[in-house]
Amino acid sequence: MNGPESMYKASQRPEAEAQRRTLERLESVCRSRGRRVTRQRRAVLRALLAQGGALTAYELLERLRVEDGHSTPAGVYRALEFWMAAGAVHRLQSTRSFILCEHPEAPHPGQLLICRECGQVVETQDKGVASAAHRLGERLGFVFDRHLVELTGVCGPCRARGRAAEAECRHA
Amino acid sequence: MNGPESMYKASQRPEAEAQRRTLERLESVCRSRGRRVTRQRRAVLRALLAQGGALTAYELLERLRVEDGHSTPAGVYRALEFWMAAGAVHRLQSTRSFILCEHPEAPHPGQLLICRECGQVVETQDKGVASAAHRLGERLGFVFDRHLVELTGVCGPCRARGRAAEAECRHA
DNA sequence: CCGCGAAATGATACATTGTATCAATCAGGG
DNA sequence: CCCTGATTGATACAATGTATCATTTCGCGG
Repeated sequence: MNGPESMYKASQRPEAEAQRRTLERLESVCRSRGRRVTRQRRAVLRALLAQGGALTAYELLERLRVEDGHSTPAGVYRALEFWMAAGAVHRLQSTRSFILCEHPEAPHPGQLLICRECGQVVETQDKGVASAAHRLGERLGFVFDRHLVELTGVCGPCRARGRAAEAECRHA
Repeated sequence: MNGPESMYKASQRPEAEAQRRTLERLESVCRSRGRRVTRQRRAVLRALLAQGGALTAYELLERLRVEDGHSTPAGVYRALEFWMAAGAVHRLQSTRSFILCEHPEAPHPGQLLICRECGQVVETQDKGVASAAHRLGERLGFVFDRHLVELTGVCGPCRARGRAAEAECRHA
Protein backbone atom coordinates (compact mmCIF):
# COMPACT_ATOMS: atom_id res chain seq x y z
CA MET A 1 0.00 0.00 0.00
CA ASN A 2 2.90 2.39 0.77
CA GLY A 3 5.84 2.37 -1.57
CA PRO A 4 8.23 5.04 -2.78
CA GLU A 5 5.41 7.58 -2.97
CA SER A 6 5.27 7.94 0.79
CA MET A 7 8.29 10.25 0.59
CA TYR A 8 6.13 12.71 -1.33
CA LYS A 9 3.66 13.10 1.50
CA ALA A 10 0.43 13.70 -0.34
CA SER A 11 2.10 15.80 -2.99
CA GLN A 12 0.32 15.55 -6.30
CA ARG A 13 3.36 14.92 -8.52
CA PRO A 14 3.55 11.16 -8.86
CA GLU A 15 -0.22 10.75 -8.79
CA ALA A 16 -0.58 13.26 -11.58
CA GLU A 17 1.88 11.25 -13.61
CA ALA A 18 0.05 8.01 -12.91
CA GLN A 19 -3.24 9.67 -13.75
CA ARG A 20 -1.96 10.92 -17.06
CA ARG A 21 -0.86 7.40 -17.91
CA THR A 22 -4.20 5.98 -16.86
CA LEU A 23 -5.97 8.46 -19.13
CA GLU A 24 -3.70 7.61 -22.04
CA ARG A 25 -4.30 3.93 -21.57
CA LEU A 26 -8.07 4.23 -21.40
CA GLU A 27 -8.21 6.54 -24.36
CA SER A 28 -6.07 4.30 -26.50
CA VAL A 29 -8.24 1.29 -25.67
CA CYS A 30 -11.19 3.35 -26.80
CA ARG A 31 -9.60 4.60 -30.01
CA SER A 32 -8.43 1.14 -30.93
CA ARG A 33 -12.07 0.17 -31.14
CA GLY A 34 -12.81 2.96 -33.55
CA ARG A 35 -14.63 5.10 -31.01
CA ARG A 36 -13.88 8.75 -30.58
CA VAL A 37 -12.38 10.31 -27.49
CA THR A 38 -14.12 13.64 -27.20
CA ARG A 39 -13.80 16.59 -24.92
CA GLN A 40 -16.89 15.64 -22.98
CA ARG A 41 -15.84 12.06 -22.48
CA ARG A 42 -12.37 13.05 -21.46
CA ALA A 43 -13.84 15.53 -18.99
CA VAL A 44 -15.91 12.80 -17.33
CA LEU A 45 -12.89 10.56 -17.08
CA ARG A 46 -10.75 13.32 -15.65
CA ALA A 47 -13.35 14.27 -13.07
CA LEU A 48 -13.58 10.70 -11.86
CA LEU A 49 -9.82 10.39 -11.83
CA ALA A 50 -9.45 13.61 -9.89
CA GLN A 51 -12.06 12.51 -7.39
CA GLY A 52 -10.22 9.27 -6.80
CA GLY A 53 -13.47 7.60 -5.86
CA ALA A 54 -17.13 7.35 -6.70
CA LEU A 55 -19.35 10.18 -7.85
CA THR A 56 -23.03 10.23 -8.67
CA ALA A 57 -24.02 11.34 -12.15
CA TYR A 58 -25.26 14.66 -10.82
CA GLU A 59 -22.18 15.31 -8.74
CA LEU A 60 -20.22 14.69 -11.88
CA LEU A 61 -22.50 17.06 -13.75
CA GLU A 62 -21.83 19.85 -11.25
CA ARG A 63 -18.10 19.49 -11.72
CA LEU A 64 -18.29 19.42 -15.47
CA ARG A 65 -20.37 22.59 -15.36
CA VAL A 66 -17.52 24.44 -13.70
CA GLU A 67 -15.61 24.17 -16.95
CA ASP A 68 -18.45 23.79 -19.40
CA GLY A 69 -21.60 25.57 -18.39
CA HIS A 70 -23.90 23.71 -20.71
CA SER A 71 -23.25 20.12 -19.70
CA THR A 72 -26.50 18.21 -19.32
CA PRO A 73 -27.60 15.05 -17.53
CA ALA A 74 -28.06 13.32 -20.86
CA GLY A 75 -24.50 14.18 -21.84
CA VAL A 76 -23.07 12.89 -18.59
CA TYR A 77 -25.01 9.66 -18.82
CA ARG A 78 -23.96 9.21 -22.42
CA ALA A 79 -20.31 9.60 -21.52
CA LEU A 80 -20.69 7.27 -18.55
CA GLU A 81 -22.42 4.66 -20.65
CA PHE A 82 -19.67 4.96 -23.20
CA TRP A 83 -16.92 4.32 -20.68
CA MET A 84 -18.89 1.56 -19.03
CA ALA A 85 -19.22 -0.18 -22.36
CA ALA A 86 -15.47 0.19 -22.72
CA GLY A 87 -15.03 -1.29 -19.25
CA ALA A 88 -13.36 1.86 -17.96
CA VAL A 89 -16.08 2.86 -15.54
CA HIS A 90 -18.26 0.85 -13.18
CA ARG A 91 -21.62 1.72 -11.75
CA LEU A 92 -22.05 1.16 -8.03
CA GLN A 93 -25.61 0.06 -7.63
CA SER A 94 -25.37 0.30 -3.85
CA THR A 95 -24.82 4.03 -3.98
CA ARG A 96 -26.08 4.99 -7.44
CA SER A 97 -22.65 6.23 -8.32
CA PHE A 98 -19.84 5.71 -10.76
CA ILE A 99 -16.18 4.97 -10.37
CA LEU A 100 -13.15 4.47 -12.55
CA CYS A 101 -12.22 0.89 -13.23
CA GLU A 102 -8.87 -0.03 -11.82
CA HIS A 103 -8.40 -3.05 -14.03
CA PRO A 104 -9.63 -1.89 -17.40
CA GLU A 105 -7.72 -4.52 -19.31
CA ALA A 106 -9.08 -7.48 -17.35
CA PRO A 107 -12.70 -8.16 -18.31
CA HIS A 108 -13.24 -10.73 -15.54
CA PRO A 109 -16.29 -10.49 -13.38
CA GLY A 110 -15.19 -8.30 -10.51
CA GLN A 111 -16.22 -7.34 -7.02
CA LEU A 112 -16.53 -3.95 -5.40
CA LEU A 113 -15.71 -3.65 -1.72
CA ILE A 114 -17.16 -0.53 -0.19
CA CYS A 115 -16.32 1.04 3.14
CA ARG A 116 -19.35 2.81 4.49
CA GLU A 117 -17.22 4.95 6.79
CA CYS A 118 -14.68 6.50 4.47
CA GLY A 119 -16.37 5.76 1.17
CA GLN A 120 -13.34 3.99 -0.16
CA VAL A 121 -14.05 1.50 -2.92
CA VAL A 122 -11.70 -1.34 -3.71
CA GLU A 123 -12.16 -3.25 -6.90
CA THR A 124 -11.07 -6.85 -6.99
CA GLN A 125 -11.01 -9.71 -9.46
CA ASP A 126 -11.21 -12.48 -6.96
CA LYS A 127 -11.08 -15.92 -8.51
CA GLY A 128 -12.65 -17.47 -5.45
CA VAL A 129 -15.80 -15.40 -5.59
CA ALA A 130 -16.04 -15.59 -9.37
CA SER A 131 -15.69 -19.34 -9.50
CA ALA A 132 -18.05 -19.88 -6.59
CA ALA A 133 -20.61 -17.86 -8.49
CA HIS A 134 -19.95 -19.81 -11.63
CA ARG A 135 -20.32 -23.13 -9.84
CA LEU A 136 -23.53 -21.94 -8.22
CA GLY A 137 -24.84 -21.13 -11.67
CA GLU A 138 -23.87 -24.51 -13.00
CA ARG A 139 -25.67 -26.27 -10.20
CA LEU A 140 -28.87 -24.37 -10.95
CA GLY A 141 -28.60 -24.35 -14.73
CA PHE A 142 -27.77 -20.66 -15.11
CA VAL A 143 -25.16 -19.13 -17.37
CA PHE A 144 -24.31 -15.64 -16.19
CA ASP A 145 -23.05 -12.76 -18.25
CA ARG A 146 -23.33 -10.12 -15.62
CA HIS A 147 -21.97 -10.30 -12.09
CA LEU A 148 -23.04 -7.66 -9.66
CA VAL A 149 -21.09 -8.18 -6.46
CA GLU A 150 -20.92 -5.29 -4.04
CA LEU A 151 -19.78 -5.98 -0.51
CA THR A 152 -20.36 -3.17 1.93
CA GLY A 153 -18.84 -2.92 5.36
CA VAL A 154 -16.00 -1.24 7.16
CA CYS A 155 -12.38 -1.27 6.08
CA GLY A 156 -9.42 -1.98 8.35
CA PRO A 157 -8.32 1.59 9.02
CA CYS A 158 -11.86 2.71 9.79
CA ARG A 159 -12.40 -0.18 12.18
CA ALA A 160 -9.19 0.78 13.96
CA ARG A 161 -10.36 4.39 14.15
CA GLY A 162 -13.71 3.20 15.45
CA ARG A 163 -12.12 1.16 18.22
CA ALA A 164 -9.95 4.09 19.22
CA ALA A 165 -12.99 6.37 19.50
CA GLU A 166 -14.78 3.76 21.55
CA ALA A 167 -11.86 3.50 23.96
CA GLU A 168 -11.83 7.28 24.16
CA CYS A 169 -15.48 7.16 25.15
CA ARG A 170 -14.94 4.71 27.97
CA HIS A 171 -12.18 6.86 29.45
CA ALA A 172 -14.31 9.98 29.38
CA MET B 1 -37.87 -28.70 -9.03
CA ASN B 2 -40.94 -30.78 -9.82
CA GLY B 3 -42.53 -32.66 -7.02
CA PRO B 4 -46.06 -33.80 -6.23
CA GLU B 5 -47.49 -30.51 -7.46
CA SER B 6 -46.91 -31.42 -11.09
CA MET B 7 -50.12 -33.46 -11.04
CA TYR B 8 -52.07 -30.26 -10.57
CA LYS B 9 -50.87 -28.73 -13.84
CA ALA B 10 -50.70 -25.06 -12.98
CA SER B 11 -53.87 -25.24 -10.93
CA GLN B 12 -53.89 -22.69 -8.15
CA ARG B 13 -54.95 -24.96 -5.31
CA PRO B 14 -51.74 -26.09 -3.67
CA GLU B 15 -49.98 -22.81 -4.39
CA ALA B 16 -52.77 -20.92 -2.73
CA GLU B 17 -52.33 -23.10 0.33
CA ALA B 18 -48.58 -22.61 0.31
CA GLN B 19 -49.04 -18.88 -0.09
CA ARG B 20 -51.37 -18.68 2.83
CA ARG B 21 -48.81 -20.45 4.96
CA THR B 22 -46.06 -18.15 3.72
CA LEU B 23 -48.13 -15.13 4.68
CA GLU B 24 -48.83 -16.55 8.12
CA ARG B 25 -45.18 -17.22 8.68
CA LEU B 26 -44.03 -13.77 7.64
CA GLU B 27 -46.70 -12.08 9.65
CA SER B 28 -45.92 -14.00 12.77
CA VAL B 29 -42.23 -13.21 12.47
CA CYS B 30 -43.25 -9.59 12.25
CA ARG B 31 -45.66 -9.68 15.19
CA SER B 32 -43.16 -11.49 17.34
CA ARG B 33 -41.00 -8.39 17.09
CA GLY B 34 -43.77 -6.19 18.33
CA ARG B 35 -44.49 -4.65 14.92
CA ARG B 36 -47.98 -4.40 13.54
CA VAL B 37 -49.25 -6.20 10.51
CA THR B 38 -51.54 -3.69 8.87
CA ARG B 39 -53.83 -3.78 5.88
CA GLN B 40 -51.38 -1.87 3.72
CA ARG B 41 -48.46 -4.05 4.62
CA ARG B 42 -50.42 -7.20 4.07
CA ALA B 43 -51.55 -5.88 0.69
CA VAL B 44 -47.97 -5.36 -0.42
CA LEU B 45 -47.03 -8.83 0.69
CA ARG B 46 -50.00 -10.37 -1.05
CA ALA B 47 -49.32 -8.54 -4.29
CA LEU B 48 -45.75 -9.77 -4.35
CA LEU B 49 -46.86 -13.25 -3.48
CA ALA B 50 -49.50 -13.23 -6.22
CA GLN B 51 -46.97 -11.96 -8.73
CA GLY B 52 -44.62 -14.80 -7.90
CA GLY B 53 -41.70 -12.65 -8.92
CA ALA B 54 -40.28 -9.18 -8.86
CA LEU B 55 -42.24 -5.94 -9.13
CA THR B 56 -41.08 -2.34 -9.15
CA ALA B 57 -42.47 -0.08 -6.48
CA TYR B 58 -44.72 1.64 -9.00
CA GLU B 59 -46.00 -1.58 -10.51
CA LEU B 60 -46.85 -2.57 -6.99
CA LEU B 61 -48.54 0.77 -6.47
CA GLU B 62 -50.78 0.24 -9.52
CA ARG B 63 -51.94 -3.09 -8.18
CA LEU B 64 -52.62 -1.78 -4.73
CA ARG B 65 -54.67 1.00 -6.24
CA VAL B 66 -57.01 -1.52 -7.77
CA GLU B 67 -58.20 -2.33 -4.27
CA ASP B 68 -57.35 0.86 -2.50
CA GLY B 69 -57.58 3.93 -4.68
CA HIS B 70 -55.54 6.16 -2.41
CA SER B 71 -52.35 4.19 -2.07
CA THR B 72 -49.31 6.41 -2.51
CA PRO B 73 -45.66 5.93 -3.41
CA ALA B 74 -44.65 6.84 0.10
CA GLY B 75 -46.97 4.19 1.50
CA VAL B 76 -45.63 1.51 -0.80
CA TYR B 77 -42.05 2.37 0.02
CA ARG B 78 -42.83 2.39 3.69
CA ALA B 79 -44.35 -1.05 3.53
CA LEU B 80 -41.46 -2.33 1.44
CA GLU B 81 -38.93 -0.92 3.81
CA PHE B 82 -40.78 -2.49 6.67
CA TRP B 83 -40.67 -5.94 5.12
CA MET B 84 -37.09 -5.53 4.03
CA ALA B 85 -36.12 -4.72 7.59
CA ALA B 86 -37.95 -7.88 8.61
CA GLY B 87 -36.01 -9.80 5.95
CA ALA B 88 -39.19 -10.75 4.12
CA VAL B 89 -38.55 -8.74 0.97
CA HIS B 90 -35.41 -8.10 -1.05
CA ARG B 91 -34.61 -5.25 -3.36
CA LEU B 92 -33.15 -6.19 -6.71
CA GLN B 93 -30.72 -3.43 -7.52
CA SER B 94 -30.22 -4.74 -11.04
CA THR B 95 -33.82 -4.06 -11.95
CA ARG B 96 -34.92 -1.58 -9.32
CA SER B 97 -37.55 -4.00 -8.16
CA PHE B 98 -38.67 -5.94 -5.12
CA ILE B 99 -39.28 -9.60 -4.49
CA LEU B 100 -40.43 -11.80 -1.65
CA CYS B 101 -37.71 -13.53 0.27
CA GLU B 102 -37.86 -17.26 -0.02
CA HIS B 103 -35.76 -17.92 3.07
CA PRO B 104 -37.07 -15.41 5.56
CA GLU B 105 -35.80 -17.35 8.52
CA ALA B 106 -32.22 -17.63 7.31
CA PRO B 107 -30.44 -14.31 7.67
CA HIS B 108 -27.33 -15.46 5.79
CA PRO B 109 -25.95 -13.31 3.04
CA GLY B 110 -27.76 -14.50 -0.05
CA GLN B 111 -27.49 -14.36 -3.81
CA LEU B 112 -30.08 -13.53 -6.41
CA LEU B 113 -29.88 -15.32 -9.75
CA ILE B 114 -31.80 -13.51 -12.43
CA CYS B 115 -32.83 -14.81 -15.84
CA ARG B 116 -32.97 -11.94 -18.28
CA GLU B 117 -35.23 -13.92 -20.64
CA CYS B 118 -38.08 -15.01 -18.41
CA GLY B 119 -37.47 -12.69 -15.49
CA GLN B 120 -37.33 -15.56 -13.04
CA VAL B 121 -35.41 -14.85 -9.88
CA VAL B 122 -33.92 -17.60 -7.76
CA GLU B 123 -32.70 -16.78 -4.31
CA THR B 124 -29.89 -18.85 -2.88
CA GLN B 125 -27.87 -19.01 0.29
CA ASP B 126 -24.77 -20.47 -1.23
CA LYS B 127 -22.04 -21.15 1.32
CA GLY B 128 -19.38 -21.16 -1.39
CA VAL B 129 -20.10 -17.64 -2.56
CA ALA B 130 -20.63 -16.33 0.95
CA SER B 131 -17.42 -17.75 2.29
CA ALA B 132 -15.42 -16.68 -0.73
CA ALA B 133 -16.68 -13.16 -0.15
CA HIS B 134 -15.85 -13.40 3.52
CA ARG B 135 -12.32 -14.64 2.79
CA LEU B 136 -11.84 -11.87 0.25
CA GLY B 137 -12.82 -9.37 2.91
CA GLU B 138 -10.43 -10.88 5.41
CA ARG B 139 -7.55 -10.66 2.96
CA LEU B 140 -8.20 -6.98 2.40
CA GLY B 141 -9.12 -6.05 5.95
CA PHE B 142 -12.83 -5.55 5.35
CA VAL B 143 -15.68 -6.73 7.53
CA PHE B 144 -18.89 -6.78 5.55
CA ASP B 145 -22.39 -6.37 6.83
CA ARG B 146 -24.12 -6.13 3.52
CA HIS B 147 -23.73 -8.53 0.61
CA LEU B 148 -25.19 -7.51 -2.71
CA VAL B 149 -24.76 -10.41 -5.10
CA GLU B 150 -26.93 -10.41 -8.20
CA LEU B 151 -25.98 -12.74 -11.01
CA THR B 152 -27.77 -12.09 -14.27
CA GLY B 153 -27.85 -14.46 -17.20
CA VAL B 154 -30.04 -17.05 -18.81
CA CYS B 155 -31.63 -19.97 -17.02
CA GLY B 156 -31.63 -23.56 -18.28
CA PRO B 157 -35.12 -23.67 -19.79
CA CYS B 158 -34.60 -20.36 -21.58
CA ARG B 159 -31.29 -21.50 -23.02
CA ALA B 160 -32.99 -24.63 -24.30
CA ARG B 161 -35.74 -22.53 -25.85
CA GLY B 162 -33.10 -20.29 -27.38
CA ARG B 163 -31.26 -23.20 -28.96
CA ALA B 164 -34.49 -24.58 -30.36
CA ALA B 165 -35.34 -21.23 -31.96
CA GLU B 166 -31.87 -21.04 -33.42
CA ALA B 167 -32.20 -24.49 -34.99
CA GLU B 168 -35.57 -23.42 -36.35
CA CYS B 169 -33.86 -20.48 -37.99
CA ARG B 170 -31.23 -22.58 -39.71
CA HIS B 171 -33.88 -24.87 -41.17
CA ALA B 172 -35.89 -21.98 -42.59
C1' DC C 1 -9.66 19.69 -50.33
C1' DC C 2 -14.58 18.27 -50.41
C1' DG C 3 -18.41 16.22 -49.10
C1' DC C 4 -20.65 12.04 -47.39
C1' DG C 5 -22.26 9.22 -43.64
C1' DA C 6 -21.76 7.83 -39.10
C1' DA C 7 -20.90 9.36 -34.57
C1' DA C 8 -21.54 12.60 -31.17
C1' DT C 9 -23.60 16.61 -29.05
C1' DG C 10 -27.11 20.27 -27.61
C1' DA C 11 -31.33 21.32 -25.91
C1' DT C 12 -35.48 20.34 -24.13
C1' DA C 13 -38.74 17.83 -22.13
C1' DC C 14 -40.14 14.02 -19.74
C1' DA C 15 -40.18 9.41 -17.19
C1' DT C 16 -39.00 6.82 -13.27
C1' DT C 17 -37.68 6.13 -8.67
C1' DG C 18 -37.48 7.50 -4.01
C1' DT C 19 -38.16 11.04 0.28
C1' DA C 20 -39.56 14.77 3.48
C1' DT C 21 -43.02 16.78 6.05
C1' DC C 22 -46.64 17.19 9.06
C1' DA C 23 -51.22 16.64 10.38
C1' DA C 24 -54.59 13.00 11.27
C1' DT C 25 -55.62 8.43 12.85
C1' DC C 26 -55.25 4.07 14.99
C1' DA C 27 -54.02 0.41 18.54
C1' DG C 28 -53.12 -0.97 22.87
C1' DG C 29 -51.59 -0.22 27.94
C1' DG C 30 -52.47 2.02 32.28
C1' DC D 1 -61.02 6.98 28.93
C1' DC D 2 -56.72 9.01 27.87
C1' DC D 3 -51.96 8.79 26.75
C1' DT D 4 -48.33 7.34 23.78
C1' DG D 5 -46.08 5.66 20.05
C1' DA D 6 -46.81 3.51 15.63
C1' DT D 7 -48.91 4.10 11.30
C1' DT D 8 -51.11 6.34 7.61
C1' DG D 9 -52.75 10.16 4.38
C1' DA D 10 -51.74 13.73 1.51
C1' DT D 11 -48.92 16.60 -0.76
C1' DA D 12 -45.00 18.18 -2.50
C1' DC D 13 -40.55 17.52 -3.85
C1' DA D 14 -35.79 15.48 -4.67
C1' DA D 15 -32.91 12.41 -7.16
C1' DT D 16 -31.96 9.61 -10.94
C1' DG D 17 -32.28 8.35 -15.67
C1' DT D 18 -34.23 8.65 -20.89
C1' DA D 19 -36.41 9.99 -25.35
C1' DT D 20 -36.35 12.87 -29.14
C1' DC D 21 -34.76 15.35 -32.79
C1' DA D 22 -32.25 18.97 -34.91
C1' DT D 23 -27.45 20.20 -35.38
C1' DT D 24 -22.52 19.67 -35.34
C1' DT D 25 -18.27 17.24 -35.68
C1' DC D 26 -15.19 13.76 -37.32
C1' DG D 27 -12.89 10.48 -40.19
C1' DC D 28 -12.51 8.93 -44.54
C1' DG D 29 -12.87 7.89 -49.46
C1' DG D 30 -12.70 10.25 -53.60
